[in-house]
Amino acid sequence: MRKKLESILRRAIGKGVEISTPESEKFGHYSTNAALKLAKVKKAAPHKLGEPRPVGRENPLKLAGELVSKIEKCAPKDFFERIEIAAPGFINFHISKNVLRQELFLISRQKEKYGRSDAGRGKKIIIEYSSPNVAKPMHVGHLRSTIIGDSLANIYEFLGYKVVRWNYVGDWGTQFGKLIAAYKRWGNKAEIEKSPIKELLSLYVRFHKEESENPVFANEGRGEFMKLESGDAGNKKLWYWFRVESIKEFKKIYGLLGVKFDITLGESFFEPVLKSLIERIYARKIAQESEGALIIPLEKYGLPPALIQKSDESSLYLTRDIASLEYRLKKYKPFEIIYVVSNEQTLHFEQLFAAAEIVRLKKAKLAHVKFGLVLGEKGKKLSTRSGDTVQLEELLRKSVDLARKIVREKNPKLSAKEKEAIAEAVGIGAVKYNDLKENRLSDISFDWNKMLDFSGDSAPYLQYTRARLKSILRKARITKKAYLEFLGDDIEMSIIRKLAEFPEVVRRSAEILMTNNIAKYLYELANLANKYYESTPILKDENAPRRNARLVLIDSAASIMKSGLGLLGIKAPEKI
RNA sequence: GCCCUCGUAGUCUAAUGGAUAAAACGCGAGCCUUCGAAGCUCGAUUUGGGGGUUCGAAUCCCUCCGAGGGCACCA
Repeated sequence: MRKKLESILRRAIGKGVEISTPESEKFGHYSTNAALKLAKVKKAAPHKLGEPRPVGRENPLKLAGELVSKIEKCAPKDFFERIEIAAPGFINFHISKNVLRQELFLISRQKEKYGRSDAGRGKKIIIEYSSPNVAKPMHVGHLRSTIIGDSLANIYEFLGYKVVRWNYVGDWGTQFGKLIAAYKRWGNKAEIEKSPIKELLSLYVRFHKEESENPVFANEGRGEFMKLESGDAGNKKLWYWFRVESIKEFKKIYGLLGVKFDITLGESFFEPVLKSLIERIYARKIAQESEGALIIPLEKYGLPPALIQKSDESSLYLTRDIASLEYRLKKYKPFEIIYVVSNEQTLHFEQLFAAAEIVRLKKAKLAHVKFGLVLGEKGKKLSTRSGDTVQLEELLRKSVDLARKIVREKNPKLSAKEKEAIAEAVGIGAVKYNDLKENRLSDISFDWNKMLDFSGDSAPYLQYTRARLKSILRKARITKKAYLEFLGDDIEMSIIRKLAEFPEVVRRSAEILMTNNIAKYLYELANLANKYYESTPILKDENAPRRNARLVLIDSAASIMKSGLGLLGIKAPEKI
């Protein structure tokens, strides 16, 4: 429907006409500011020297009138119910009820396939997300990367791209030197086997505390990492053990979250090629020595130099990222690589992308999809080192527990198995939605009450709305002939318009690499659906064809809600 | 000191330069004898200060104030 409007406007006015969907339908189903924009262009039109400068600008209202008559000529009869012009020069389109009904018919046929496209056919995108660090518990910060990345991957797949979901585990670096040093000083094997991440974390936290008071520790940590990197068998064995135990625990959390990866490859995977990478870069005179270390100068990008080798000859995060980039380009030939990493690392990615250009590795579009921090209640950064983070496992458990309690209260007749599945879908969904509904760039403060609020603008609200629609649909049968001509109430037309916007919302979401517009869309759709539910009898509608048409409408709404929630990685149970 | 984000209602967040700045939580008043009250209806409370660009600014530019993050051997 929107596509149709786009093509009409293209024929009538030309390319690049902006179409918006006004908040209030008072301003039409669709609206354009083309007349305002064109009036401005005319004003700015060049004039010959010596001739008088054009006075004023084209009157936008007058121009809008001219555009409307052109548009009417290009549009099929009965496409528009009416076109209005509003000050200062907006053109507002009211689509005819029949066109809306036709769109609903299409949606009712396509169901969850509605909005899929092949826009990305033949294009491969690597999305790197989650990326937890070995020996550290996943906390609420990793949650953002994990679910934003997972959702973006879903969205790109929906649009026909081939997506490679990549978990780039932090399993190499100086921190492992510190951990090994700490283990050698105070470690206890049995304790670690009992609860690995908890023990490893407490070793790490203790080491950091001592290090801040005594510089001997820092050297010790660096020394152990150097040994690890040069292949010391004892250290390697410890490292491997820490890694295996950690990944086991991560998998538990991914299971809970319902998040999957195609590739789980950490930094350590690239360790064997680092030496030769550094030599190659050095030989090409791209890198230079500075204070005993090797750097790539980035002055022309206005950035501080990129350090690729420490003075003790061990490698760095950035070095491994360059190696990883080279590997990905060669092996996958992607169209784009998206790094879903918090905005603390903005400088790192600016350096990486600049270095990639210098090293001639910029053969794909590279994007850092950054997001704000999850701050503690006092608005301060949460730190693993000081041990004050909210751990992900705890958060998910609490949320599922609460959902379980509520479903037992509200729906005692369901089987134990059903209740458990619902508790998980609702509890996990609530946590995911809380992040995904927000603009990812904002810092958010962590708040238990907000996280565990299952009313209002929340996943449980959406799931509940759909479950109510489904419970009506379970009690009825939809006939083959739809009778959509019986739909005509304002709210019915509003719902259809909303449903018809879904493809555009998804397209836009991929374009801006954001998820909050999908969340907002689903909330608005659910809002309309609830109003409809409260105001309009469906099963009890005495007019049989109209009853059927209404069933088709809510069936379509339920499909789009499931589809949209799916893009956010949230389950939509039939009953909740 | 330099760089990057950001400042919207009591709280927490929305808003491709667009129309009356929008929700949620919390607060107040209603609605279960129409299909599930995790719901619906109604109400009060908002763009840090000052300039500028624009037909139009929360959004762009300048400046001041405030917050968070980053800045060579962490990741």
